[in-house]
Amino acid sequence: MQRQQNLTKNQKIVLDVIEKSTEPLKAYSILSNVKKKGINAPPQVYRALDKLVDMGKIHKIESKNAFVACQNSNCKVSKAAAFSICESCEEVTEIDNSKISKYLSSFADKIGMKYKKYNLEFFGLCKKCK
Amino acid sequence: MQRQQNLTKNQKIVLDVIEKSTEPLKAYSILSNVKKKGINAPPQVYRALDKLVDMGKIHKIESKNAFVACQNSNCKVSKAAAFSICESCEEVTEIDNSKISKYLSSFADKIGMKYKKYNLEFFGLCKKCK
DNA sequence: CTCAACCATGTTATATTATTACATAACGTT
DNA sequence: AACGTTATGTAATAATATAACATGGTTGAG
Ligand SMILES: [Zn+2]
Ligand SMILES: [Zn+2]
Ligand SMILES: [Zn+2]
Ligand SMILES: [Zn+2]
Repeated sequence: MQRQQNLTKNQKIVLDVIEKSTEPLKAYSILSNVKKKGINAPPQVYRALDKLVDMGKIHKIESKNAFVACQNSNCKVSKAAAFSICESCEEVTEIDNSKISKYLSSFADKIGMKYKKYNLEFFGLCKKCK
Repeated sequence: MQRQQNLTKNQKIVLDVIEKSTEPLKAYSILSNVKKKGINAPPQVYRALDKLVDMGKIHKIESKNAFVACQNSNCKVSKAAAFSICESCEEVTEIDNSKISKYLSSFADKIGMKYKKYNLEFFGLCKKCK
């Protein structure tokens, strides 16, 4: 079990909240959102988040300590993700990473690293805000 | 003042500790390192860190909440940085980013973003560990 | 079946990271 | 000197994350 689907109860609850959100959610915000569903304490949330990240269902935006649902399907394989983050409206968008991923993995080869995954965060202004 | 060089006293102290370290330093570890120099409380450290990051003298490794001195000079201009992080020995190396930087900024253009900076973290095994 | 191993869950407490808020001092300009 | 601005000092607290331990369910070997 737990290799692909078959989420546990708490994982389902947490994933559901994240998927329904239009913005990255922080752990304690998730917690307060799921208190009514019987999740009472931080470890329950963090455990679910860890597993969901492992599975590639969600990503952590490191610069914000926040989590978003995966917006494409590549990540389930590559565990690598790229985001654009608008510094004005705070919008976070996952970049379809097939091209960038190829480039970056060849780059990793070049510098002699045995590459497993990467995290890329772009900051600037989105189409609307620029 | 404070546009390029001319660091303040606390900024100098903090930068010095970071430059002398062989590994990324966390804020509270910096704090305990500089207590003897008269820096007593978190805000003093965090304020210095913020400014040093702004100036491009140091970078924050977001996935570790830790700080390293800039290892190349491009960053003072571009405010963008890329790192390889070994998951075995924890070594963090700044990647000379001129090539990668060109590629990524053209990519940002393509997706319609007015790009200011980026943060890229590679995870895997370094030359020694692979 | 039964018990042992494993995994998910629940709960309390605590550790770690970061900021708010306010007070004081130093500095440059007029 | 009087003022605005920036740097500093300090105490308190907020926000993020983990440790440690207890309980409960499922499964599969014997
Ligand atoms: Zn994804
Ligand atoms: Zn925007
Ligand atoms: Zn740099
Ligand atoms: Zn290594």
